[in-house]
Order: sequence, then C-alpha cells, then structure tokens
Amino acid sequence: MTQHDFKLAAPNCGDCPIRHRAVCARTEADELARLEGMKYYRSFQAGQTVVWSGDRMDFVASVVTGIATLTQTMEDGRRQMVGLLLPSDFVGRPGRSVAAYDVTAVTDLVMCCFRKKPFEEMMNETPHVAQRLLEMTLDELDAAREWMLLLGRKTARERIASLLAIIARRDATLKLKTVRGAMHFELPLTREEMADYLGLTLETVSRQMSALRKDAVIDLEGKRRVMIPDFHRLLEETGDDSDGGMVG
Amino acid sequence: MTQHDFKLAAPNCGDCPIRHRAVCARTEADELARLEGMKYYRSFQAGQTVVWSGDRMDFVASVVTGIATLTQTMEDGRRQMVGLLLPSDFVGRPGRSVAAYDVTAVTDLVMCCFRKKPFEEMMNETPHVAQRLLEMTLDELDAAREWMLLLGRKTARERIASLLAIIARRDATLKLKTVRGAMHFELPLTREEMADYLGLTLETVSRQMSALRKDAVIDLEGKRRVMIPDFHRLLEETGDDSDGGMVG
DNA sequence: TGCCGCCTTTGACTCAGATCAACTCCGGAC
DNA sequence: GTCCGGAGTTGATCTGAGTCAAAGGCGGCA
Repeated sequence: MTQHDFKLAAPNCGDCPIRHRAVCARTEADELARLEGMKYYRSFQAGQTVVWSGDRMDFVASVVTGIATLTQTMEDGRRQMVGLLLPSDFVGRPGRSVAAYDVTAVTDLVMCCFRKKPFEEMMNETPHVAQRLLEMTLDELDAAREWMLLLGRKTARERIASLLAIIARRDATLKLKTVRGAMHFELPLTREEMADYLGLTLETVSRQMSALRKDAVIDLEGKRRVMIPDFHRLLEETGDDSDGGMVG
Repeated sequence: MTQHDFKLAAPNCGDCPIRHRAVCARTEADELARLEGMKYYRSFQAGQTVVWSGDRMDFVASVVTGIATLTQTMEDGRRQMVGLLLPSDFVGRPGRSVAAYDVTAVTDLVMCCFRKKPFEEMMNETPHVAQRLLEMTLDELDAAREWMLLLGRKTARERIASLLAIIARRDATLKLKTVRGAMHFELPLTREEMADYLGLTLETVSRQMSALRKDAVIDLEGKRRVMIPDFHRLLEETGDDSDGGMVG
C-alpha cells in the first residue's frame, strides 16, 4: 500500500497493512473501534522532520508506511541514531509530553496518530493495547542492547555487515522469503545515515562497503541496490554467533 | 537493609525496601498478597553468576539489595555490559524462557524471584504489574538509547565523566541528597567492569580517571572512593547539554 | 610478618578509524 | 546538451584509544 492510497482514503483498521503487528494487534473488535475513532493520519515527505527533541508532543503514533529515524544530537553536532522505525513501529511514549529524540522521515512516511490523552485513557481501561505495547517495548529494548554491543565492541566492517544482515532479514520477512542463500534489497539509508546509525563516519562506511564488495561478500548495483550472494557468508562477517542466534 | 537481614527473615512485602519502586509498586493489597504468595528470595555472592545467556530461566526477579550486571559476550571474548541492575530493577522477560544475557552479581546480591508461569498469569489477569513493568521498560529503553549515544559518539573522557555523573546522581537520589556542589560515593565497579560498560579497555579507563583527577574534576581516596568537588564541572565534561537535560 | 594474587597505574608503541581534501557519478532544471 | 548540487568514492595524513609490557599498591592469609 502506498502513501498515496492513504491520502485518498484513510482505510478501515480492518484493512490496515500493519493491523496485526502494530500496537493495535491484540485489540478486540470493540477496542479497535475505539482506537479507530481517535485515529488520524499524517503524511511526511522524505527528509521532513516529524518532531524535534524537546518539542511538546501531544500524540503517539504507529508508522504505517515508510521509514523514519530516531536520532540524538550533541551540542557540537555529533549525531547518533538510536532507532530505525519501520512500518508497525511505535513512536512516542505514554506518560511523557515532550519528545526525547528527533524523529525524521527517511522516505515518504504515513503515520497513524492517536491523541495522547484518549490513548492513555484507553490504556488504563482496557488491557490489550498496554500488553502489546509492553511486548513491543521489550523487543525494542533487546534491539537497543544488541546495538550497544555493536557500538561498543564491533569493528567498522562488522558493523556494516551487521546492518546489512538486519536489513536483509527484515526485508525477507516482509516479503515472506527465506533467509538463506542469495538475497537482494534496496538500501533505505544514505551513507551518512548509515554512519549515524553505526557510530562511524560516512567515509568509513563507504570504504567498508567497497571492501565488502571487493571481497565478494556483497555486490552493489548502483549505490543503493545490494545483492548478497551468500547470506551465511555475510553473517560470518558480523562477528555474531554463527548459529544466527537472534534473541527470542 | 543488608543481605544478612533477608537470610534470617524474608520480610513482608509491606516492609520491603523496594516496595514503591519495583515491579510491584502499583499493586493493590490483594495483588500484593498474590505476589507475596509466589515470591522467594535468592542470594548470591559478589562475583557469582546469576544466569548464563542461553540458559533456561523459569523465573523473573527484582533486585532487592546489591548490584548486578547484564553483559553480552562475543565468541572471541569481547564483552559489552548492556545494563547495570540496581535495587528495584527487574530481571528477565515475561514471555521468554531463555536468558538473553549473562547476569552477574557485582556485589553481594539478594533477588526477589517469582516463578515465571504464575507471574505471567497474574500479568494477564490484573493490570497493575503490567502497567508498572511497561513504565520501567520504557525507562530502561531510554537509558539504553542514552548509552548508544555514549558508545557511538563520546570520547573516552566524556564516557568516564558520564558514568561518574550517573552513579553520583543515583547515589544522591538514594540518600535523598541534593545533586549540586560537592558529592562523594563509592564506585561499585572495577576498572574492568567500567571498561565493559563504557566500550573501552581497562587501561583507557584508568588513564582517563587519572586525567580527570589531575584536572581536579574528581578526587580519589583509595581506588574506589570518588569525591566530586563540583558536580556542575563534572557535567561539563560529559558532553551532554549543560542544562542537565535528563529525559523526563 | 611476609608472601601471594588481584586490581590498578603507567609507559612505549601500534593501528583502526577520523579528518581533510580531491574527485567522480548521477539525476534534474533549464 | 550543460550546468548544478547532492551523494558517494578514494587518497593522504593524523590521532585517540588499543595493545603489550612492566611495575606499584593493598588486602588476605599462613
């Protein structure tokens, strides 16, 4: 489903592409109806900022289509991405009125927003939204901790390989393909965005991409299209346990 | 309250030192009684491992007294601490039967454990435990993201200053002291543990501690007792916004 | 009292990744 | 077509933190 579709006709929650993965996944019919009543869509163009860290934020939201980033910036301009938001991911925090991070649309983006007050009331009165949100938050915490290992201990080459493996895996899951052998996908991030995510400079990202290509771990078609001839080979470059031991 | 006290007499939850901060903080009398019925205490000596990553784990727990760490280890031995567990912090994940990280007692440690099955049932049947756990998990996620910035972008000196500021702040909160001017506290971690947390080597930690002392940002009495003549001065060394802008 | 072992400090040297700088590639506007 | 600007690549050099090595301090135990 494209952004354009949403502008023309905000769909029923029943037709929503993220219905069974988002924060509403567990809701019963009556709960879903209540959410449906308070929802509204917002669209952003690639590059637009959704909220600035420190801004008042009176909604929470789910990413419906597109990709967004969560970043922190230091006074002198050093930047670190702390989250990559894909369809079904949740933005904002119940019980907090001020954004803690910059949220930026990387691609064109559609978000399903709920005003914070009614959303919080609903969380207090019915269990399924809170339960699902807990589950999602625990998953994000695991992902954040995996990233701490990457940022604290992995080499530049391992970081790139890890990022490519994660994107490849997600992409395959989305397309219901197997995560084995040859794969290919479109990189949603620029070299600079990759660098911000990986705690590197864009030059180092570029060099290591070239090195991985030279070693035939990946192949590039243009700058963004990545081919992975052998996914297992890529995994060996990540530094992780070879048994693909994802938390879970 | 010391570890010894707990060995002699598992207290009523009503007397528990972490009663109003832990996962049970929001529970009503009847819920608390139910938790009380399923709880049991476990003690660990400093240095002991509580669980190994990958082990079956059929309980969840709160830290009652003492300090523990959550660490990840790569095949070749590189280690990254991904969490520092203080009294009232929660260990384990409902809905997961295998530990994702090594949990190690840094000091002598007492944990209040709940068998996972009854705990999960209770989470499904009454709201207050799940609500509190969501709140705590969101806080941990924020802390993890703050740490991602530290690991991805801060210099060694800034990392040390950040860690000291965090410990000092927590320590002050615990003792209900003001977080201004002169402070002092006992470092609970060895240089190596600090290094594992900060994504550095123990030599670099030692060098930067010496440098901060030389510059009179901190003072050391023995190896572990840290004096902070001017907390604001320490904050300036962390690289964070000077307005002490904690997420909140 | 003195020895042992762990934690810590400090020094010398190395190196992965940052920085600074040039250059290429590619797509869109006119 | 060609001009322009943003994205990406590559090279030369620098540097902060890692590595390797030695030695100091301190607490516990015989």
